[in-house]
This record gives sequence, structure tokens and C-alpha cells, in this order.
Amino acid sequence: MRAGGDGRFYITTAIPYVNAAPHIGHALEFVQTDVIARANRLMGREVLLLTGADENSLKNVKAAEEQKITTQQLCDRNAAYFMELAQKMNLSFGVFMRSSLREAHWPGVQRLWQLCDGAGDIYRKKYSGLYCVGCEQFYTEGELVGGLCPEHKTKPEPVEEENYFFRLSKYQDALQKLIEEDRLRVWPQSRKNEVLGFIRGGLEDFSISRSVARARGWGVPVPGDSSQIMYVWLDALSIYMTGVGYGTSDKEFGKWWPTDVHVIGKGIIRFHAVYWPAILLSAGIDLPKSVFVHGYLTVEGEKMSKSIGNVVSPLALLGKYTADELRYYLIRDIPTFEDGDFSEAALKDRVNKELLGDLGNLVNRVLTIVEKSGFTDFSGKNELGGMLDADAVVGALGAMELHNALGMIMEFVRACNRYVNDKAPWKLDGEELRGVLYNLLEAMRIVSVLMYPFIPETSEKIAGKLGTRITGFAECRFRESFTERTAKGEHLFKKIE
RNA sequence: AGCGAGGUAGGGUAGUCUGGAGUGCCCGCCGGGCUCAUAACCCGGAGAUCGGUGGUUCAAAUCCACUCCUCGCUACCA
Repeated sequence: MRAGGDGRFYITTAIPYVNAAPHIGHALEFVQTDVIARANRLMGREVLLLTGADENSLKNVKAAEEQKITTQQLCDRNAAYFMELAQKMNLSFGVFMRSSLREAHWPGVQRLWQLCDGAGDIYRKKYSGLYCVGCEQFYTEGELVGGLCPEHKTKPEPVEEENYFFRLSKYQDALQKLIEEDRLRVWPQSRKNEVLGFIRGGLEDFSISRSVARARGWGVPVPGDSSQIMYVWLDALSIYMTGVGYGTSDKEFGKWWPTDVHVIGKGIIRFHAVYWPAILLSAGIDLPKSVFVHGYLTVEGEKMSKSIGNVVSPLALLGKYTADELRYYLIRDIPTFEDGDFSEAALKDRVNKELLGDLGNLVNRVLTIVEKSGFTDFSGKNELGGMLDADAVVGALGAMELHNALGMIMEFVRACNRYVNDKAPWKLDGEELRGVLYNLLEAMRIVSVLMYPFIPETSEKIAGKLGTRITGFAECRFRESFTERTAKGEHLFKKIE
């Protein structure tokens, strides 16, 4: 994760396909993205986080028909769910971009198309496939169950249609080199291998348009051909650019592009690590610097699915848990790049044992002793500083090891609790007590800064109790003395029964 | 089938690249301490032939070969 020389950092979530309400997987992605964004702010960078909604798809048209509302109404409603989730989880986004915004989004997509076309990479070709009339979509052999449409159990018919294709094959060597050399970095290594394996297997051109009839007229029109509409990928990926002004404000676009990190789920890696950079190469636009691929969540050990009825709604969870509690759990319990399992029992456990029992308790017990001490300024020998390697925490954040970074901070919190027990400050007085409290106050101040990317509201609360401010990672070393006025106030967390 | 990832105490993980006593962490279990703290905190203990087999080495969870099991990817699918 290297920001440009100008100290700016542009990061995106994947653009969720808004044909349904958000599930817990979306929440995971939001949190991971936000932790990276906030960490970069504390590193002193100017950060822009983009999220949004991908709305131009046939499925939305059909869902709207079923619900007897317009497609735009359906998109508006579903996009609002994602906006709500982003806000409630404290995703610090600057842009929420939607692909149905004609004025903001369409000009950029069409310009991109024209650039690829100008490079000679777009051509017409007959596309044939197995088409299910009921689903109104094409299936590959592998997707069929016993040769039948998995949904309608009918035999799809071979259909032929002329579409536009993108010359992906032309970029095979260039892409392979870019990824091998980490000029387009793919996190983690295992995903990079997977992408390279795919590229080495040979790249075929892919279809980038549909007939207007088949798309039901919903989507971005192909420039100069009123019979075709762009297929979702070119359109959806462009959101990353149009969201920062591509096609509408060259100045804004120049300020933020290229993307530093695209955060995505493992299911859409090919589009981001192969199709997208190829399109940009064709158009002569700078490539994103990296793609961050997280895993998927199971729920209580089972795959999330509508038919099982175990889809976990983060919006519902947020009625019961605070944003920080959910954020903490998702980073702490789910390995950053692996699949993980969501379990409410585990969530509760993390909140009660760690946020409340370790962190909340530390703050509370120390501030109680501080108040009883009657001291207002604290100094002494630095005994706790050696227990924390703040640079290692920041380094882990820079290396995208969110899980490890948080683990290191919690280890320090435990060390602080141990220190309290060992020193038994309730038995001390005078300079000895002053020195112990100095160590603990400085430790908590630093914890409030390091924790900020993960649990920003709680960090602000801790800083508020300490009378300090969270400015940046540069603040994460012990000062000579602690002189701010503390105020114990209420508990940071409530026990969840 | 091909390519990729992984199999470490009851559960979950770190360690593996750059071999060095099974070393660590979380949950759970057992015992003890403390009383500042939201029955929170701290210490100690039990519990693992590090998937299996065979090699390399003075020494292997770590390197090599083979093998068993799990998962992911294998294209127009969010």
C-alpha cells in the first residue's frame, strides 16, 4: 500500500449489486475498507473512500416488474439500504456513486468505450450461448443442472446474437507481467497465484454489450449504436472512475486517479484483476495500484443462502450491537484474506470478553484510580512503552494485515491490565503512584490512536475521557508527562447478556 | 482432471519463506490470587505423536518425495 507521491490515497469498496438488501458479507467488506482508509488518514494522507451501487442489470428490471414498480424505484430503494449500512457502520466514504445516474456516470463510461474502440479493441462478433427464456439470461454448460436451467428446470435453447467484444486476448502478456511484478498488486499472494494461473491458461475476448431488447433498454447505451446496451462489467467497473469525476471533471479525476486499493470479494477477482486493467490499458488510463481480495462468510458453519433462510442482516445486528462492536468482531474474528464464519455467540463473546473485559475495564479501573489519586499531572519512568511496538502495528496496517494489527493492540491492552495487577496502584501513593498512572495514561492515549481505524467511536470516547486528541500515528510514543484533565464518565461498553 | 490454498491440544488460530527443545495466543475446562475495575482483572495447571509415510540433517511443524482429506479457481457468472 503505497500512496502516490502527493500523499493522496484513493480506496474503493466493490460496488454492490443492489438486487437485494445487504448481508453480513457487505458489512465485512465495508469495515475492512474503512480500517485501511482511516489508517491512511492517521498516516497523514488525504484519503478518499468510494462506495456505491451497481444498478444496470436485467435482474433489477425483472425484480422491479415483479414488485410492480419502476426499475429506478427499485434501485433507489435498494441503494438506500446500502447507503444506510455505510452510514451506520461509520464507513468514512466521500463518494456514493450509482450507475443509474445518467449525468454523472454515463458520459465517463461512454468515453471509456470510445477510447477502447479507438485503440481497435472493440469489434462485433456473433455470440452464441444457451439461453433460458424464463431467466432471460445465458448459461454456461457448467451452470446447468443435468442440462437444465437450475431455476426453471427447462432446457435452455441455443441463441445467436451479434454483440460487441473486447479484445482481451491482446493484453495477456502485458497483464501477466504487471501482476507478476506487483505493478498491479494482488493481495493476498494466493489470489495473485490464482489470477496468474488464469491468465497463463490463455485469455479469450469477452462480450461487452447486449441487445437493447435483451437488456430491456436498461443500462448505458453503446455510443453510435442504438441497438446495443453495455453489458454490466464495463459499466460497473467504470464507477470507480466516474465517481471521481471521469467524464465530468478532469480536475477531480486527476486529483484522485489511479486507485490505490480496490477492496473486493473473491468472487469478482477476475473482473478486477484481469478485465479491468486490460480495459484501462486499452484506453491508455493509469492502472489501479492494487486489489485487495477478502474471503466469504459462512453463518454458524453453513453457507449463507436465501433458501436456508440464514442470511444475516447487518442492519438488524446494528439494532442490537454498536457499530464499533460489530466492526471489532469482524476484524478480530475473521482472518483478513480467508473465508470466515459468522456466529453471534462469537460476536457476543468478543464484546464481553475483550471490548468490555479487557479494554473497557482497563480504562475504567485506571481512571478510577486516577481520580482517587488527586494528581493532575503525571510523569515518571517509562515502564510500559517497551511492551508495545507501535511501528509494527502501523507496519501491519500498511501490509494489509488488519487482523494482526488489531491483535497486537489487544496484546498491549492485556499487558496494561497485567501491569495494573503487578503494580497494585491502589496500595501505592506519592511519586510511585504518580509514575504508575503516568504509564497507564500514556498507554491508553496511544491505544486510543491505534484503535481508531478499527473502533473510531470508542477511540474518540477514550480520548474524550483522557482529554486528549487523536491526530495521527506520529502521536503513538510515550511523552515525558501526561497533563491533560481526565474525566471518567460512563462505561465504554455495556455487557451483552 | 489441471492449477492454487490449507490440514498445529475439545474448538479457533499464529509460527512454516530465513530448520534448533511443541514455542505462542483466544475460547472452553480445573485450581489459585487480587479487590482499583461492568463477577471485570492477574497467575498457575491439564490437554497436541504439528493429517499420514518415507527421506535430507547433529537437529524438521518448518526443507524434499509420496500419500490421504478439505476448500477455492478452471471465463462472459456480481
